[in-house]
Amino acid sequence: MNKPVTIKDRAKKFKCSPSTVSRALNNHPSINEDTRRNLQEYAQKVGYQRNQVSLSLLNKKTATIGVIVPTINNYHESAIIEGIESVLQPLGYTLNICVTNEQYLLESEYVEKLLSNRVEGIFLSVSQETYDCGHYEHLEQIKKRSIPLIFIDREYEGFATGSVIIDDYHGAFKAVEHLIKTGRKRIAHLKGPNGMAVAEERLRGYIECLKKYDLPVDEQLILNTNFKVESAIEPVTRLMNLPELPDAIFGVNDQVAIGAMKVIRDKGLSIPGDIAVAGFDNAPISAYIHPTLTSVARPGRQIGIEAAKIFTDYLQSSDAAFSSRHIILPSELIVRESTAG
Amino acid sequence: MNKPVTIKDRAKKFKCSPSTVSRALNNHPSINEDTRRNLQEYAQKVGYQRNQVSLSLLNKKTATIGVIVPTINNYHESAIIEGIESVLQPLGYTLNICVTNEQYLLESEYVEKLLSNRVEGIFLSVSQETYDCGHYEHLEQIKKRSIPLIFIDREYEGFATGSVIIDDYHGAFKAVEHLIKTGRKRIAHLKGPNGMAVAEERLRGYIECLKKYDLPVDEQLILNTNFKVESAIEPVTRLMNLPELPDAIFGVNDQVAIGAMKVIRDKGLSIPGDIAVAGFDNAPISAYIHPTLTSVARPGRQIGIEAAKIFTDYLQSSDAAFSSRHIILPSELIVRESTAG
DNA sequence: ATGCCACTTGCAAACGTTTGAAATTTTTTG
DNA sequence: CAAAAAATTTCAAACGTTTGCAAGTGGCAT
Repeated sequence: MNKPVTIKDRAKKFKCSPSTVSRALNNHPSINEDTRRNLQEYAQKVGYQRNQVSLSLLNKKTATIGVIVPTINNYHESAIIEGIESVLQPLGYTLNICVTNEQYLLESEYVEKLLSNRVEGIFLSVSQETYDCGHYEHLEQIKKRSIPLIFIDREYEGFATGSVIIDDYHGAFKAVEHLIKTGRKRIAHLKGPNGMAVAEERLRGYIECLKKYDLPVDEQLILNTNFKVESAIEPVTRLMNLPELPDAIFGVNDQVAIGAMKVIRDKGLSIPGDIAVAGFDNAPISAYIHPTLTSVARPGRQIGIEAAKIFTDYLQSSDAAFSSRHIILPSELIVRESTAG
Repeated sequence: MNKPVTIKDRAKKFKCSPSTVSRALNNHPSINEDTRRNLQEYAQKVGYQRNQVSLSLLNKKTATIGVIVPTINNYHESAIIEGIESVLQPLGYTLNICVTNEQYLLESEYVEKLLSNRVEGIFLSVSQETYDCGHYEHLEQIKKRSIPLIFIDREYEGFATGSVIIDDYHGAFKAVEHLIKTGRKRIAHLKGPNGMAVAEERLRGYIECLKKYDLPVDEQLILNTNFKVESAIEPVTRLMNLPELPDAIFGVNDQVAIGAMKVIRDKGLSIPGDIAVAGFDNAPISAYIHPTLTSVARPGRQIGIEAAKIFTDYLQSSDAAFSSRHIILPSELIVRESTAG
């Protein structure tokens, strides 16, 4: 690796002090016009790049923020990241994206590493395993260091800090209500992993809605998935073998809803004729598959933007009250063919 | 922001020198057992985290590598990132992910910033605009500094450096050949943006395959898209209004293929009965939509892994010959319902 | 008591940059 | 020409950590 040009190298070369070089490059007013021009031209020529590492050390500012997410391979997560980036990139921040794969260990290692790297803020979407095992010491670390921590999408309720989530409960409620109002009476739910707030909230929306309309909550119709399309196949197949079929399926996201659609079709049943299907996320593809999929829209990009705003507001005001900024973005039901009356 | 505990703080508190503290924490053998235990316990208690920034400065090693990609919001890109991460994370590296949105300006700014941050390697998927405008000075900068640069997915041919791409040409060729062999004679192509290597290679595969089988290359049947599902709608609608319809459509990726399927269905035609459709990428969803989509599999995760390996090999051998490591991964045709004979 | 050794700790420099204050040079003024 | 003022440059410290070398302590054999 070529050693990069440093200020000292050039000081030696030009027989002047490092301070002069530094000031010349920063257009400090008390530097002779000629000196400045010479040094700047030379810097240009050798392709000098300020060493940010040393600057970070000196200023105790790294202009880096950490983003910890469980996955990035689906539309929603990447939309969030894009949203964050769209606000913070113009401000000169660099994003340090860490993917936990839903693992507690990785999550906690990443927190450690980010703190060690002195990031100026952390955006975190809590991993499933962390919910499961209930360890939050790594979050305490962040708090202890007073690094702004902002939950995105998935929060840990016992922790007072900024958060941006969407209204999963009402989103699910609206979807199920729509199914009921279009005449469905036996609605199954493909739920997400146990203990994960997002999944539990949607389940709650589903159950409460059934109750409101005096429909029975049948445990047989509530099945586990892990958000992935393939995880819907086995449970829905089981569903299709029940003596009494459901007349609608509400999936915890579009992926499992699409998986469900495949099983239903393979069984020779029609959508929405025999069984209506609704999903959650409103992934772009949902508007184009056949039949087009009814889904609850989740404004991923907006989540990222709001989260980033909480962060920038905090920077402005240094206001510790930021920890009470809990933004709940509304979710919107997009009705399409898969649930047509 | 709470100032983090430093070594000096503790040196003062324990009336000993920073060196002792440092050594105690690193389990240096020549440190008294009691001293070590005391200091370690205290470190634990106050939640000390080594300041990586200062260490980076001292060692001239940041354990950070930059990844510059045009987008992250689709399956393929995120699979690549996951692949890179899976190799480099266990080695202690942090990924600095930058999304250019296909913009030259952002790409070049990000390169600048990464170099300034003294990353130890850069993985780059060239943005479309960069191809268009043909400016590669930012890449020269990387070379000048001898930072290992590895092209992923999209390369700039005029630049001798490591690269991992897939065999787009043969992938497209195989897809079109499959269409021809199942009896299609009038095959349309939804191509990607002009000038982008990935898109051009697939187009070339399409054209060469037609020629090989003595089919005419009809300019009317070659239409532009930008990889996004919605960008297929207008061109395919146009296609559907031709006096003589195509009997197959080969999309530059699954997204546009899915868009095409929608238009075809809306027109009242059947897939594959009237028109066969094939895509590229083998996104997970392709196996679940209706009809399931024939597609050329692109091993995104593998690309990331191979690219990361080029990097680690380079570290081991410090071998400048790494710049001649051009890996071309094979692409595999996955035949599904959408092209059934 | 002296010298030797082992064990433990401290000193100082280094990484690259910025910045207030001090020092030097140049210019202006009386 | 000398003194004051202005312009330019240098010095030194700072950010947090590590590490080779020097220095200190105490024990033990001579």
